[in-house]
Amino acid sequence: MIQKPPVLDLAELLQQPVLQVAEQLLGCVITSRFDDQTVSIRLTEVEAYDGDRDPGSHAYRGQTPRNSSMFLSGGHLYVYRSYGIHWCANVVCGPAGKAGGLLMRAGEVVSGIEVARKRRQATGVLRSDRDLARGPGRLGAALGMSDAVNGTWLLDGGVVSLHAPTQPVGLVGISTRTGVAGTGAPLPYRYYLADDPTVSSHRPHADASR
DNA sequence: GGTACGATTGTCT
DNA sequence: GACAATCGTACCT
Repeated sequence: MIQKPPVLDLAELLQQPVLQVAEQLLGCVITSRFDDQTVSIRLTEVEAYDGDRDPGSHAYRGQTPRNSSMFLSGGHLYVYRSYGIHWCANVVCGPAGKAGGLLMRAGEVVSGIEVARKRRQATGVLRSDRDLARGPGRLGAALGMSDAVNGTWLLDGGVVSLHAPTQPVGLVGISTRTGVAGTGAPLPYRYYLADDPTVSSHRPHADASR
């Protein structure tokens, strides 16, 4: 018998707070199309940044030119440059005016693998296909991300687009971050597909306890 | 105008 | 497992 994934209305889902969206973003496919070059990546690891309540978030101290697209409504793309070299991308969540985003930390390239290889080799070291999008900077490179697509709307099949899962996702792992001063208990910020080899093992945030 | 620092990656031990 | 590279952004004087 065939198990079908739940039908997801992304437009509606992405208006919810990040922590309610995070788990459901796993298995979603993000696609970029530049000059007829298409790359699709199935997300296997995401991390939540909860705007003004997360000290680790770029938006913790309010809106700046750099993080302004984080304040757009859910379903937009927030791209930023990390360490001067890497492009990392977030799926913005929540209503307009409230900053929230899910950092796409890792994924599996499901189409356009040749293009992805070329881009990764041009910007860094590629040891194996497993590493094509294992890590936020690498994922951004494979997709060809840059500030040119910062603020893009993801739900109308444009240059960068997001799609609901095409197959059921596996076991979902959740980890908390230490040092995040919430209202009390530590919050689950990082979500990943437990059985997937493309999940980044590097830099466990606080995790390791499972 | 100057400085400190990072939502990372790659290399070395 | 530990550390350096690298440069745009934010914040201070």
